[in-house]
Amino acid sequence: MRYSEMHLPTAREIPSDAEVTSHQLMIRAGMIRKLTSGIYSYLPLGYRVIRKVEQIVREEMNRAGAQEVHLPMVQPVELWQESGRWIHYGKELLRFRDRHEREYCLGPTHEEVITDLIRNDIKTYRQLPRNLYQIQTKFRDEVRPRFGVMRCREFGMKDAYSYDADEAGAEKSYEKMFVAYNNIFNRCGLKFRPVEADSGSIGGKYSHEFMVMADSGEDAIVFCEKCAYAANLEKAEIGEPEKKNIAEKDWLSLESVHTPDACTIEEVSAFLKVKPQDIVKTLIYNADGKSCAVLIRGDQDVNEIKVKNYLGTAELELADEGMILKVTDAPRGFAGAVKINTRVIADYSVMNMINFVTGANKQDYHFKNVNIGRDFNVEAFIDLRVAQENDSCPRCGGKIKFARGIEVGHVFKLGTKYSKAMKAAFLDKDGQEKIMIMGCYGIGIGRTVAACIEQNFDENGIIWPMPLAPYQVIITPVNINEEEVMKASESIYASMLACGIEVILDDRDERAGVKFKDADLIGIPIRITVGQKNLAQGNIELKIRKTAENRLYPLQKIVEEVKALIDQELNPAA
RNA sequence: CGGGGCGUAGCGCAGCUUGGUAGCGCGCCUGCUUUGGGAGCAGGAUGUCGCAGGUUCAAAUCCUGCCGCCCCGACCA
Repeated sequence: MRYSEMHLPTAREIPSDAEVTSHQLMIRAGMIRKLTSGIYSYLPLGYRVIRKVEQIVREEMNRAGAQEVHLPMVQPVELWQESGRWIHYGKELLRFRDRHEREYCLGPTHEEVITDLIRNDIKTYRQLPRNLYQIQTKFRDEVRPRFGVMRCREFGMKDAYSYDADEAGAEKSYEKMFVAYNNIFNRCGLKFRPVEADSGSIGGKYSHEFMVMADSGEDAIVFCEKCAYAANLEKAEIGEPEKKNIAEKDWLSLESVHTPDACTIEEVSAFLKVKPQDIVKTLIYNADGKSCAVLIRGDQDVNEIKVKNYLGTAELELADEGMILKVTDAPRGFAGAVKINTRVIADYSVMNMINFVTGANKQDYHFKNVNIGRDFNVEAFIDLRVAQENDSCPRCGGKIKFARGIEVGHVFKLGTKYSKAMKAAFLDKDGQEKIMIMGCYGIGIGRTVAACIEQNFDENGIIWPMPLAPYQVIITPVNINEEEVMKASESIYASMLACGIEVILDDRDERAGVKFKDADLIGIPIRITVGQKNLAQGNIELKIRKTAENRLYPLQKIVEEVKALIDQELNPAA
């Protein structure tokens, strides 16, 4: 394409409302424009990159045996009532009515629609397994859209759904997707890692998130220094510590102390001159309307997802003043497990503590020398805390480290959550009607593009890896008014087009500096510079965006050199 | 939803405290010169100052309400 004819509005200045690098660069490079909060238009350059990702996704999904479909974005209320999500999905689901006052929503995901499709057309085990996918626009009414296309409301997503006759089959389907996802993100040239994830309210046995490593990532992930264990922080397990023998003779006698206005761990620890590690924090939770006390060591934080999973509740939040008063007989800040009026669960961190401090369930009082077994009992010791750096690995005992990532893909083993609710059944070999077992698999297309930029940029702009580059080459005639220069440029351009290279000819009547800056900003991997001096020697200059490496080639050789370079970048293994 | 900030030319911003003919840089248009890392000179175009109401002789500026956008938090298949 000739630059002079391209719709490629680049900007020198950083837009004031863009915070993260990828967002700033996507706007400056003329890839996207914001229409309104969380809703973006893709311009030609941006859309080309989107299509590159989509193509890689398509090829790998097809290779894994999935088949592409295209499902409606507007979905009727009935399906969502059937699955139960009309109530449970919450405000992220954008709902509206048509002229007949019938209710609909914009699809944030497609389990309902696809399960409806499948249940109507699949009757026998002979038709299983199936894996159908689509690449489509989703809408989720995010509370707070941010970071450009990274967390927006309208976005492109590849979503796949597998249906199997039995557990073993479902397992296999999951494995296939896991492999396909690794292939996809490898081909995109991304540094990523799959991590274990919480399967959340969608249910299901287990799930993995594919995280692109980036300091700007929204997700905290943990990984083991020694083994392959990696998990989302909210999922990161903590192994059960060894139970120490606590000698009852070491128990000191329980003591009530006056601690006026000392509510927080910091205040209590400062007031009583004890370490936070010697205090047991007692948090009162409201779990679906019922109270529950969670005990944890003072220097640790509760991982509410773990509490939620243990209790098996739909909703979990810290109790309000009223519930705390009911449970502890005291205002907030003085809760303790001694004579508390609710069930009590404790994190492993509390298991081996002796003579610790807790609230006394009385305003302005705490207990010292509290001991489990004598002063109160707990229902269970379980893993309830947020993992910390240098914790020991739950698999091998090695050290846990932290990193940040951007979630670009997610694979879920769904089980029968939707197929059961929506009666997606089939007739098995034995003539019995059985429920299909599902998996679902998502990839954020736009987010993958943004994540790629987060990993590949410098002070001059984007640095596309070859597989995602909107164009592979940009030809820069230093001065279009010099006849020889233009003649050579045109001829290289024509040859490149002829052998299928994706190339821009920067035929604008701009000074060289302007063209170089734009080429760098939009991140084209290979720049061909045609200038009078080198041309006089019969030479053409090739510059690699990523390394800033400069090479000279004879005019006759340049196209084949470029072609070879591109092929090598696209198939690094070969 | 709680807290904070912002809204003035396409983009980035000043002006607002103390009301009095709307400015700067970049970009854009014309001409000349220049031509290997965002050129120089000269000339030029572009604004319902987010919207609505109020105070005032007079409002970008003061007051009230609304809308939008961004950040932090809460939330997040």
